[in-house]
Amino acid sequence: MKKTNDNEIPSVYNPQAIEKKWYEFWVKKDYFKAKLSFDKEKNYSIVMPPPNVTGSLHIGHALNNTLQDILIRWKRMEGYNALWLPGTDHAGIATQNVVEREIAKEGKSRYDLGREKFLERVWQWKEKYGNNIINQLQRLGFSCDWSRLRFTLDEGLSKAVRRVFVQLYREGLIYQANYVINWCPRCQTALADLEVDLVEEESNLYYINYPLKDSGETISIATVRPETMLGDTAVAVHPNDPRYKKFVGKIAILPLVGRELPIIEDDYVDPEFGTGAVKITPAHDLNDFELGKRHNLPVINLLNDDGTMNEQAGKFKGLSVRECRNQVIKELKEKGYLKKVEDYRHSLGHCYRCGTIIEPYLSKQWFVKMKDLALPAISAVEEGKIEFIPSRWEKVYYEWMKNIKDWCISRQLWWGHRIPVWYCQDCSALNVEEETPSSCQKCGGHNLVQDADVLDTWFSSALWPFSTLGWPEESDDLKCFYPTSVLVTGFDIIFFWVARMIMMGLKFGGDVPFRKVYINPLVRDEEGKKMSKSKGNVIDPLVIAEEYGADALRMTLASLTIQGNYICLSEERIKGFRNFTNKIWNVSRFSMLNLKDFAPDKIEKKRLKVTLADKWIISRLNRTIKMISDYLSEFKFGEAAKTIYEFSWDEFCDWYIEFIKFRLYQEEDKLEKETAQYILWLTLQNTLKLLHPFMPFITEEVWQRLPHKEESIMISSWPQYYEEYIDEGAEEKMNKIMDIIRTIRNIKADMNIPYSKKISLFLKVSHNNDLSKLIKENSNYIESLVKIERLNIGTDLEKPPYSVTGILEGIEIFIPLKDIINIEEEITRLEKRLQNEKKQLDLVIKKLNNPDFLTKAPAEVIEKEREKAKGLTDVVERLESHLKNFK
RNA sequence: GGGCGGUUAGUUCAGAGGAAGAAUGCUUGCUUGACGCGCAAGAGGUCACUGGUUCGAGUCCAGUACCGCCCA
Repeated sequence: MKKTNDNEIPSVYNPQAIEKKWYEFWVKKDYFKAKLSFDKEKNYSIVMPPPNVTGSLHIGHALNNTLQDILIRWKRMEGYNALWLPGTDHAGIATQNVVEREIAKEGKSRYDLGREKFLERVWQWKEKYGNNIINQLQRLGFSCDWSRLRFTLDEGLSKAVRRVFVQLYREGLIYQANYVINWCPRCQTALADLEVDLVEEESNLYYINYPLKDSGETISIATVRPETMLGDTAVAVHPNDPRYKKFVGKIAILPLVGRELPIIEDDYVDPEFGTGAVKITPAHDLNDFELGKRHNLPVINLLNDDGTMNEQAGKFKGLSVRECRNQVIKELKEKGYLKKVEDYRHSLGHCYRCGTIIEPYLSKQWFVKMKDLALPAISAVEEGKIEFIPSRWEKVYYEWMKNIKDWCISRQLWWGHRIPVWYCQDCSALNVEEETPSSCQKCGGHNLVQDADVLDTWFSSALWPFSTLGWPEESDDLKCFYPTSVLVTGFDIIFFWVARMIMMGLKFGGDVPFRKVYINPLVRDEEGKKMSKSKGNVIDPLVIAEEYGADALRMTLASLTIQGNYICLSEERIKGFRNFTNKIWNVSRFSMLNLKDFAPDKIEKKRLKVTLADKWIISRLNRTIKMISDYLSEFKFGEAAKTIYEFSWDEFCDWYIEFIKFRLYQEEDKLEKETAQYILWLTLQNTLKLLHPFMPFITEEVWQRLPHKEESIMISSWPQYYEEYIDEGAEEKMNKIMDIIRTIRNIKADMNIPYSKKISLFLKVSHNNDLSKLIKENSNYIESLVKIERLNIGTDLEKPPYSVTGILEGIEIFIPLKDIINIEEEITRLEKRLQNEKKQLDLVIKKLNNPDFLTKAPAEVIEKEREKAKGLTDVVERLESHLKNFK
């Protein structure tokens, strides 16, 4: 056993000096590395939600990973073989954007470089900057198994992607289709529905007259997108709309273009909207497209990939959509077709990566059929194979899963998993293969061209829990760690990621990907606003870690983690927890100074002189152990953090340390001192262990400076709860002593007596043997916490003249203050107290006089009320008698 | 339009049937043989509103108001 060896211990904790040192130590010792162990019951695994390679660590990552690290460190200390698998995501659009911006500075576009050269640049960029976020994670102390670091574009993971694609294709669950999808003209790619943010905007509703062929009549339509009229191929009305019965079957003439449009009827039309007649543009509206299919309407695509109008727009060719709209409106107005314009609010889709307005756009894309995949994923949650915490998120999950739509997975990007489909140029057959085919399966020709598109990044993310463990190989990691124990993530990606992992895990992993999903809150600023660079309210976790220490940041985040949707973070709050780390530092400093001559392995436990305060702190410690373990099992991080915070600060520092000082500072009774040292050491050591998952650095630093057995706190064992150490009697007795101390302090503060001013104290105890014995035996606690000149304890004490009185159940406290006491004020003080106690007593008596309460309430509740009444009556009577003596 | 949350101390939030809690801020006192990033004491509440269930309701139920989010 090592012995502490400290000379100069600074009184202010300096995290910068030690955090780096311990992280290197842990890594060097391979503590983070999970073993291969096939005893699955004792394995515990988490896969990290992979941050984007382009990303830099923000406060959301800090929170998400702090919570995972707390779980992992806790489970590891509990003796589990704990794996926390880290990794990064190639983030197709985001990363491609970053590198495109970089080459734009050189005046080039990706097309100038060509696909191959461009991808080389992205890989270079990834090699150079891709580890940034990993280093940043390390700065916060996260105990990931870095030997298993994965990247979504790794060889193995790419293999998994191809295997899944090919199998889904062969089962008919992946198909290619012409469909109206969400097109981002800036990113020049298709997006899934989820990747479009709808934003409500003030807009206009345009009413346009379409003249009927061979008739003086017109039919008015209403639209928010007048420019798309150039691609109209019909006008539709509701079949039951009497206003338009006479028009059905006739032909309308498209203004500005002259195209002949059939007037058709379809249930889809909402007679309440606009005029009840709508223009139909199959290429640029999903509903119009479906309607067009039902009526065999021609489809006219008006747009180029970059969002400009194409030759189908005639003279408007080359204009942007917005410019085209203005031109069309202008011309309609000039020619008298524009009937009216109304203000109108409607939702407009924006690209979730770049914010550009999304255009509905007809194109050929790849889709995943979701319904069949969703059904088992719904059942898995319904049957409890996966549990969401908090459970209300299950409703959100069901809601989406039960209305799921097919998923557009092809992206017109270069950075990502290339779609494993080859088109034969000779026979036009599709070859869908895991390995690049050398010849066409159908005609044997060698003229094969691979699909130019890549897959949605979320497609590979969906495989993350098993692809990272080695699937499709039957790897040992997969056998040991799949299904993973828990997924920790934010609610904003339940649909994007969680739901898809569940579907893919069940389909390909053979089981759910994780047993539990803990949804962590999202971090907001102190006013509850989203943090953003433009608002300037961003809290950078790395800056905070530098200034206050990673531990303070982690403890703050854990403490704020409640089961709500958001947590509000401010620097003030972090300072509060920085103070806490300093408190821990100082109680440790106190302990180091007082444990210099202490060797725990020389202690003979049987001989120790264990006191009431010792039993009390051990009992409290054991309750704390139980509570923290329970809270962590329930993912109640905030409660767990609060519990250890309160135990260590309030009970351990503020009371226990004060209780043992007089024993530590005396030399007459060696055994008494040794006992105090032993309980101090024991309590501190366990407190540090309980704190370790939250604050790994400071706990390691202190651990190493104190006598200790294991070579690191992070591989020491989690404190065990022993029910036999719960001592209700000791807690009750200690509470009594603490009540007396509080009452005396209270009086001194009320009377403006400085702390250091010594007082005489008279404790009159009622004729109760237990109580008077308790106080007599433990008077030194009172003496050491309040400065006392003379202490008198007795059952028949007279109240000294000019005394201030404090009343507790069974105890009267007198402090003679001849020069200070003001009789009037003393009477007021006691009367105020009396009123308070009486009010409470009245409530209790009222309850006890209620026959319904007595017959219907449980016996123990009634007993509690009776006890309460007894205590209050005692206090009230004493107060009354003292007040009488003044009059 | 459909769904899900929320409303408790100045502020941020716990508490989910048996005496209204914490942190922070505020006020007052204090160089206490670990800590002023500290110690001690104090002020601060119609638990949004209206009904209901119950011996007993921040806590359960119904409705109202306001705030937020998700989906269309």
